[in-house]
Amino acid sequence: MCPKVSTQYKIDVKEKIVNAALMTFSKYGYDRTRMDDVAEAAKVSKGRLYLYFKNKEELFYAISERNIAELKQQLSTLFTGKENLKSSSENFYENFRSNNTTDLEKVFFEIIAESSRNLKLRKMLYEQRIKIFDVVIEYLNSQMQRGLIKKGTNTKAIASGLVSLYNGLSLSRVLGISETLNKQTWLDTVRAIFNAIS
Amino acid sequence: MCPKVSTQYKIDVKEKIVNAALMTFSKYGYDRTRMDDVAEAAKVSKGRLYLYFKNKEELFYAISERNIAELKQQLSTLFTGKENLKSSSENFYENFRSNNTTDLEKVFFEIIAESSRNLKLRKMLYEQRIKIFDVVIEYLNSQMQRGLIKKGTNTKAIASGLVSLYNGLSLSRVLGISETLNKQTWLDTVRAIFNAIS
Amino acid sequence: MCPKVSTQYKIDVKEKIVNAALMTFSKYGYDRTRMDDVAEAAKVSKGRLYLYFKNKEELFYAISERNIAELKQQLSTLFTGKENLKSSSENFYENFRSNNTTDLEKVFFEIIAESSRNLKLRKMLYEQRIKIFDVVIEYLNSQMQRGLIKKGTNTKAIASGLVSLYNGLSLSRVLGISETLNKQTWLDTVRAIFNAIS
Amino acid sequence: MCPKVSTQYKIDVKEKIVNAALMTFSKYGYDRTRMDDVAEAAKVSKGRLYLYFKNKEELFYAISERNIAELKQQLSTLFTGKENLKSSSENFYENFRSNNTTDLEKVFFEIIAESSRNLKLRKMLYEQRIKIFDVVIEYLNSQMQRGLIKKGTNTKAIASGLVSLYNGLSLSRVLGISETLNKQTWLDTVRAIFNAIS
DNA sequence: CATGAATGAGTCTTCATTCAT
DNA sequence: AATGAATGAAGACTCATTCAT
Repeated sequence: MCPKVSTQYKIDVKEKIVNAALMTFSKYGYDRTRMDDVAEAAKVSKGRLYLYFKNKEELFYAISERNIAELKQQLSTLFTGKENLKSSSENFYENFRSNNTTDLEKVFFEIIAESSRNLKLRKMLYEQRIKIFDVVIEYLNSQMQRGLIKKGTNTKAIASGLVSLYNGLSLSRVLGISETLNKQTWLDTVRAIFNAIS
Repeated sequence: MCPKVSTQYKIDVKEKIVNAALMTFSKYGYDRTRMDDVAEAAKVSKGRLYLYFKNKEELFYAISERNIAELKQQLSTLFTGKENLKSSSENFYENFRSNNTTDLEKVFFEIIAESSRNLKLRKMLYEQRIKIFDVVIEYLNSQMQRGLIKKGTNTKAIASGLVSLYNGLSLSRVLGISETLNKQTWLDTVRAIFNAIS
Repeated sequence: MCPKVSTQYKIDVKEKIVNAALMTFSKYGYDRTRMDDVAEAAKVSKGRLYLYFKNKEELFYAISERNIAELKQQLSTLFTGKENLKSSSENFYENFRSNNTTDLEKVFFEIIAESSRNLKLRKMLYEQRIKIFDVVIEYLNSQMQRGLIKKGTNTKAIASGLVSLYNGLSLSRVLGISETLNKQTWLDTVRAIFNAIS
Repeated sequence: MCPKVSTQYKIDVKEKIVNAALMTFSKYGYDRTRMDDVAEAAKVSKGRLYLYFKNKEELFYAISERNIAELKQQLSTLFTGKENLKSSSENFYENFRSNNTTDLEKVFFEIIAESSRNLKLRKMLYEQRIKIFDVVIEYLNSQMQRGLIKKGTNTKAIASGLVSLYNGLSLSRVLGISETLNKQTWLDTVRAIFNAIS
C-alpha cells in the first residue's frame, strides 16, 4: 500500500541499528559485543536485528561501509575545496574531530585488522582507497596545472603520502596523543610537503 | 638441577609460545584464536601455556610488547644511522618488508583497536610512542645543529608526522596497496618533508 | 454474504493449507518445517494459517488424519472388491504408488514415530487401525463363508498380517528398495498366505 | 601410557552417551531432545558430549547404526538357527520384546522418517537391509536344498515379505496393538507363508 | 612438572506465535 | 478479515580455564 513510508521506515530502523552497532562495537570490540548489546542499544528486539541483518558479520560490513564512506567524505571535503590548501587544511582539521569520529576511529582499526584476514572486506577498503587516491590526485593535478605545484611531481605518491599521514594521525589520536600535537603535526607536515612540491 | 639452564629453557619456551601466538593471532584474530590453536602451533600442551601466561589476555600483552618493541626498533634503526637520510631511507624501506612483518602488522592494528578500549594497553603504546618520538626528535635536532635543517622547525611535529606517515603506510600495506607505490610514497614524501625543512 | 460459499471457501483454503503442510513436512520433516514454509507453499499469509489452525501441532493432526484416512482408503479398496484377490491385488499394487503417495509415506513414518510419544495421536491411529482390521477381517470372513478360506483360520491374525505386510512394504519403499522387488514381494507373499489358508 | 585403558574408557563413555541418547530421543523425539537432556541422562557434561560426538546429528547416526545393527541381529538370530522355523519362530517372538526394544522401536520409525530426507542415512539403512535379505535368503535357500521348500520359490520375494512383515509388526506394537494379537499374527502368518511354500 | 580431558557459562541464531494496522 | 513485522524464549555449540592423574 504505502511502500514509500514503509521503505523510509525501514531505512530509519536500519540506520538506528547501524548507529547502535557502531556505538557498541567501538565500546566493546566486535567479538565481545553481544547481539543483545546491539539490540538494547538500538532499542530493538534481538529478533528485529535479524530481520534487517542476516547475522553479526553483515552488521560489521554495514559499519565498515559507513566507516569507509565517512573517511572518503572527510578526505574529499579537504581536497575538493577551491580555497588554498593551507587555510582549508586548518578548517579541515577542526572538523576532523567531530563528535562521532572517535567511535568511527576505534572501529576503523578493527576493520583494518579484520580486513587483513577477510578478502571481501579488504576489497571494499581497497577500492574505496583507490577512489580516495583519485580525489586527491585530481586535486594535486589541478594545482599543478595552475602552476602551484612543480611539474614532474609524482602526484600519486604524494596523494598516497597525504592519505597515509591522515590515517597515521588517526592512529595517534586513538593512542591518546594530544590533539594539540596532532593538529600541529597535520598542519606542519602538510605545509612542509606542499612547500617542497610548490 | 641447573637453574641457569632451566631459566634459559623457560625463556625459550616462552619465546616459542609468543611466536606461535603472534602467528595464530595474525591468522585468526585475537578473539577467534583458540588457546588450542596457540598450543598446537607452539607444539606445547595447553596446560603448559598457562604455566607461562596467566591467561589469554597476558599472551596478548606479551605480543603487544614485542610488537611495540619491534616498531620502535624499526624506526630507531632508520633515524639513528649516521648516513644521510635519503640513502638510509631507501635501505630502510627494504627492511620494512621483512618476512614476519606481515604478521606483526596484522596484529598491530588489532592491538591499536584493542588499545582504544584498554587503558593498560593504551598506556604501553603511548609510552612507547613517546620514546619513538624522542628518538626521531633527537635525530632531527642533531641535523638541525649541523645546519641541515632550518632553525625554528617544529621538530616534534615533524617527528610525529614521520611516524604517522610510517604507520599510515603499514595500513596501506595491510589493505593491499602495491609495494611499489608504498615505497615510492615513503621515499617521495620523506624527501619532500626534508626538502621543505632543509 | 453467502455463508455456503464462504464455508466452501474456508474448506478450500484449509485443504490448500493441509496440502502445503503435507508437502513441506514431507520435505523437511515436522520440526524443521517452519510455519513460513507452509504459508509460502500454501500461498497464504502466515497470519491466515493461524485462523485455520490453532498451532503447528493442529496442522500435524490434520495431516495425520488425512494420512490415516488415505491408508484406510487404500486398504479398503483392496479388500472390498468383488473380484478374486489375486487380480485385484495386482491392480491394487499399481495404485499403491500414486504420485502423492511418496509424500504421504514419508510423513507416515514421522506420524508413527510421533504417535509413540503422543497419546492423542496414538489413539487416533489405533482406532483407525482397528477399523482397517475390521474391513479386512470382514473380507476374509466372507471368503471363508464362500468356502474360499479354510474354516478355523484365525482371520484376525491374518488380517493383521496383511496390514503389517503392507506397512512393512511402505517402509521398504522409503528405504529405496526397488519397486520391482516390492511388487513381487507383495504379490508372492499375499499369494502364499492365501494359498495356505485356502 | 595406557592406551588400552584409555580406549576402553572412551568406548564405555561413548556407550553411555549413546544409551542416554537412545533413551532421551525415544522419550522426546530427536528434534525436541536438547543436548542438555542427553548430557543429563548420560551423567556427563554437555562439553563432554561434544568431545565424543561432533554434533547432534552424529549422535543420531550413532543411534541409527546401533538400531540397524540390532535389527539385523534380531532377524539373523531368527533365521540362522538349525531348529525348524516353527519352534524357533515362537522362541524368537519372546525375545522380540526385550526391555530396550521399545526405545529402539520408537526411534526406529524416526530413523526411517529421517532417512526419507537424508541420503547418507538412507544408504546406511539400505545396505543393512540388503544384508538382512541375504541372511534370510540364504536360510530359505538352505531349506530349499533340504527339500523343505518347493523348488522355484522366489526366495528373495519371500525374504522381503518376511522382513516387511516383521517391520510392520513393529509398527503395530508402537501403535499399541495388543502383544497377544501381534504374536498370533507373527506365528500364523509365518506359518501360512511356510505352509504355502513347503 | 606436564598433560589434555572435562566443565559449563556464554552467545549466536531460529522460529512459533502474536497483534497493530 | 488479512497481513507480516515484531518478539523473545529456547537451544546448539564453543572455548577459556581448571585439575586429576
